[in-house]
Amino acid sequence: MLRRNAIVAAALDEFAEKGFAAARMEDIARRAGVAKGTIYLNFNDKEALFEAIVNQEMRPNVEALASKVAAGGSLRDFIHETLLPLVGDLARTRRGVVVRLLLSEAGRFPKLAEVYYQLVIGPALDSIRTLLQAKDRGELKAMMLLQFPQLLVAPIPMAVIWTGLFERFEHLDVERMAHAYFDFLLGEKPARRASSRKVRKARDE
Amino acid sequence: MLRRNAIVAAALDEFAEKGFAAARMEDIARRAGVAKGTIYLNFNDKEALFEAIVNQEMRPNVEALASKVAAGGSLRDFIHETLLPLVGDLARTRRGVVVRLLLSEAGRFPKLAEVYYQLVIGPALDSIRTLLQAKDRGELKAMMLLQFPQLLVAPIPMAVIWTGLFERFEHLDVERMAHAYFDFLLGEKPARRASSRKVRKARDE
Amino acid sequence: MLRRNAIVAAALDEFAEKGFAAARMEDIARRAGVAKGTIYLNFNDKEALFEAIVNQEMRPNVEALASKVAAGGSLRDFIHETLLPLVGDLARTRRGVVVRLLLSEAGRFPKLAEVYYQLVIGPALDSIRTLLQAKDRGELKAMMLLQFPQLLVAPIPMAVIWTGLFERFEHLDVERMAHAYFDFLLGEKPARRASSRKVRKARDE
Amino acid sequence: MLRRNAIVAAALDEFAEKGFAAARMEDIARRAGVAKGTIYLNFNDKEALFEAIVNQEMRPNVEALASKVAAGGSLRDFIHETLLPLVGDLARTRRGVVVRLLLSEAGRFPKLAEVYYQLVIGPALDSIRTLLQAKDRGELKAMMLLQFPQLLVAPIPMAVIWTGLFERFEHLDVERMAHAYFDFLLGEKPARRASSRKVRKARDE
DNA sequence: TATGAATGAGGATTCATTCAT
DNA sequence: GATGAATGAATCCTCATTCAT
Repeated sequence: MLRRNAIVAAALDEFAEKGFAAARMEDIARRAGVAKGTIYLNFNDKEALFEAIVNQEMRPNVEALASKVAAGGSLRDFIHETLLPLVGDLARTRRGVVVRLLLSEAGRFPKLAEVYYQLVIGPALDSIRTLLQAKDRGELKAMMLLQFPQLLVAPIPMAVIWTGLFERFEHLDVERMAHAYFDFLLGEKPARRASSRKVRKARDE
Repeated sequence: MLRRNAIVAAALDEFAEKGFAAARMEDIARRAGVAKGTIYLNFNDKEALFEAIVNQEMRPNVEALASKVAAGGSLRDFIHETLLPLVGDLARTRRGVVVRLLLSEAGRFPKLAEVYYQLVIGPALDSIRTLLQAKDRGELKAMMLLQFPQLLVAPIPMAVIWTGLFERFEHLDVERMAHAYFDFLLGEKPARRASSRKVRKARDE
Repeated sequence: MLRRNAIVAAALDEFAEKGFAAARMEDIARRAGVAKGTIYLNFNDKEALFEAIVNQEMRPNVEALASKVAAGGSLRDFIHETLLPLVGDLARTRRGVVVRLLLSEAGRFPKLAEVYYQLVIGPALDSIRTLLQAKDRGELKAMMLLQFPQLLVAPIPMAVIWTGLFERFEHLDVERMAHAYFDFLLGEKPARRASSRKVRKARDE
Repeated sequence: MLRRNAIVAAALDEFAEKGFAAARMEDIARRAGVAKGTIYLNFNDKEALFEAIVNQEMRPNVEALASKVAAGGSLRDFIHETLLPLVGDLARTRRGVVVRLLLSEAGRFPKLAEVYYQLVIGPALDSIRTLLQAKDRGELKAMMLLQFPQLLVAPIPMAVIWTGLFERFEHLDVERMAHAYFDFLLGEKPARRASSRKVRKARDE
């Protein structure tokens, strides 16, 4: 169903630029190269379009995460092979936009927050817990992460938010930030690099 | 000026519940106990109302933060006296709602993101950098935080997002989470406590 | 395009009855037999509707006037074949309403006055001057009209205004008035007729 | 009642600039140097303000006209002493604005047209008829004016309209135009003068 | 009397959704 | 299936009018 995918992609772009309420179905249709009515052949309403975006863009990531955990590696491997790529992915692709979009609109669409929790957050945290219980009992960082596995992924919301809102005022290399964070978590010494701080134009305006 | 504050408070409540676009001026007015037209005696339009919220709710916090840094204590004191209370505050008061609201709508109102950066984020990061440069050169965590001071406050967006979106599905004690995080950053041993994980109703529905 | 014409016609009726500002888009739509939104498929806003009226109702008349002059007849023929019918037309059709409407609203819509001048008034006066310069140099009336060609059409605003505002108080046969005026201009003796003065109801109320 | 007069004057200015519907009571108040509420101490509503303008600005003129006629002079004297000055007056003072305003809004306020007819138009035409019946029976122009006394004042609406709408596109010396017209009516030879036609900027834009 | 803050009816405009073609 | 003209509910904002001070 190429037609359907084109509509979802167009909707994501429009929602990302304007937000859910301010995005116009007509603009989505034009961007997808179809007529307004065609959208309604595939989706009941605007909200259904939103849910389709979440499903289409997030499900693959979560499934990848779950299978990585099921494959059973070390925490270190999990971080390097899964979490770090995920941060880069969110920073560079439209998936990051989906996350921000969700933050924006979840309040208005409670079902959406629930879907996201059931589909993404809950399983992801379960994966993390499983991993930690298997490997790292007793250490300080493991204790912290067992109680609050959310902390393992704390750089993710920070990265998504910074990229979306503040990047144009001050650059932040979110992948290196995540790298530094995970190195610290694992007690490893990071490679020396130049500071990532570069103040941008808007700051001086 | 009481009237004006009542309107801003009502607007915050409505925006928090419905989002910026979906909030109706009439509902804001009713909640504030005034007539529709009265809002327009105080604010040019809906957007001006939004800016007033950001200014009114965020400025005091930032100034407090800056003065704490200016007063010049240790990183540990700063964390305990400023950051930890801030997390609790954001979790329990409407200020957390303001932050989420801002995440939601900043994309649509670029000026708002800029105001927020100039007023809140930029100064806060500067404060953190100042603190770190004065005190903690050379240590691993300091190196990380000097390059990425955002990591010092990484629990904040996580806390705000969790409280706003997922708390009803799974409880997270964000203050204790922050405590655990800061203990780990400072290399201190946390007090033992029961797990904070309590699955809530929505999970079983 | 029928739809569009129906809207313009309905708008003219409503504007004529209520004036520009007081006419409601909803009433125009109802009168045109369409929904409110349909108007906006054809016209950007209320003002565009107004401009469409002027163009649609006035352009044909002006073009007829110009072609009459280009055809090149005598002043007498021009008066009898063009101006006299014009007066009757303005008195009896909606074109008169357009003129009054324009008088009403031109102050508020400077572009409208300009359009009307460029499209109607300027060309009409040019036509009159051309006619006079070709035919009637040297005579008293021609001297007057060459300097002030507006005087040739002085009965027109009078006719339009009377018909629109005072006809219900006192009848005025504007066509015969124009006839008498033009006869006088041309130095011809008018046919005797009964007085056109008939006091109407409102006078006695 | 200086206060009252200031309000009427301010209202005239605002109505003249914006039209009746678009003029804001607040602007009228500000221009008059009073508070909004003060207007309502003197006038029941916006419409009453309009009527006050007509009465205040037009009544003196009409009474002057009537008394001139009662004094009983010749048609020539009437023209020179009353009509010509009236044209100049309407062209240069706010009284011309009142006339245009009336043309604009009379359709919406039928009572206003009636008041104007009863107060101004009817008496003026009666005066003209009285004058003509006493003096000039039998001549061609008199026959025309007896049947259509409106023609005696035909330059007036033309002058008012031109001044208000088209003057900025093409200059017209309305007083000289009236002079030429009345000379022609009276069969007198006008003094030679330069053409009054001067095309203005807007024409070339 | 005079004020101007407050009111709320009113209306232009937008846009999700429908449906005849 | 696909279209896009048509619909009309929804909502922001204005401003004439009121009234407590």
